[in-house]
Amino acid sequence: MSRVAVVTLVDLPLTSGPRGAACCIGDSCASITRAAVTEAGARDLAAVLKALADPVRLRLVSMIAAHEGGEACVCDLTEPLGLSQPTVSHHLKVLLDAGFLTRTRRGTWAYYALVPGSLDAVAATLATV
Amino acid sequence: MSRVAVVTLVDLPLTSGPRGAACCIGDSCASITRAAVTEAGARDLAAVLKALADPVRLRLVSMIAAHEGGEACVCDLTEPLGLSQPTVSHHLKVLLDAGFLTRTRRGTWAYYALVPGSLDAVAATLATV
DNA sequence: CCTAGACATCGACGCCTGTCGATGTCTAGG
DNA sequence: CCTAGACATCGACAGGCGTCGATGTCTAGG
Repeated sequence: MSRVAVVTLVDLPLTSGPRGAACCIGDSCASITRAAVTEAGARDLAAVLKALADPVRLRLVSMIAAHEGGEACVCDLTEPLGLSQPTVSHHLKVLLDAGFLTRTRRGTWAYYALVPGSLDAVAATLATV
Repeated sequence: MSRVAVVTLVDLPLTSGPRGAACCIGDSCASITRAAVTEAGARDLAAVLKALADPVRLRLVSMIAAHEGGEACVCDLTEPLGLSQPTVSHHLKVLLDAGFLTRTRRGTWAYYALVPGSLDAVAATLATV
């Protein structure tokens, strides 16, 4: 864990690893078209998508981006979601580790902000298969 | 269940429902920027993303799209993935119900093909928050 | 130093999900 | 009709995940 997906998120649209190494072991695939995604690439993209595949976390990203100044503290997010403070902190940590949010402590409060272009990077990667 | 997400998938990028109805119940939100995503919209998008947030299913989509003719049967996909036939059929059903694949029976075999533009629709919706 | 408040972490509970073997269903071919 | 094969479905199991209350940690202010 511990926020290793941030690098992965940046590397994803750049198509780092070699592709098409695990498909068509038999002789049925003529490989006329393009190659398939790598097993490791699929695992990394799935990990990033899994962080977003939750209604609460999608609303969190949206609410933070729509909030004043593009940032919000936990106390601003607990009441609209109708969830407890530990639950909101848990979801924020998942988004933080996935590289979608940043955390800034100012005084007693912790302000979360959306990483610019992180959603677009995932969307671009998703469109390439 | 039973493939209701197909309509949702098409409706998602069209921004059908009303937005910004559930955010900022208190008085802390000045609503200077745009409104947040709806609770129902987040639930639908999360359901579609959850179907993609799996390494095996991402590889399935990629392998089917890269296969000859843009379609593949179950027997072509079992061996490269190293999974049992029921498991592969299970993942294909998840992608089918989410609206990413179509199934066509020809003789004994069932051919799965990628729905054109389905991935791009999700990517476009994801980029809009 | 002590209190109050915001947030993170922990432990526990119930639910969902990925996986498999076993079995059912359907088609092609004798 | 009967067999063989491809695929779907079922039941069961282990592991992961979302949620909460309780507790720990840190900062601001007396």
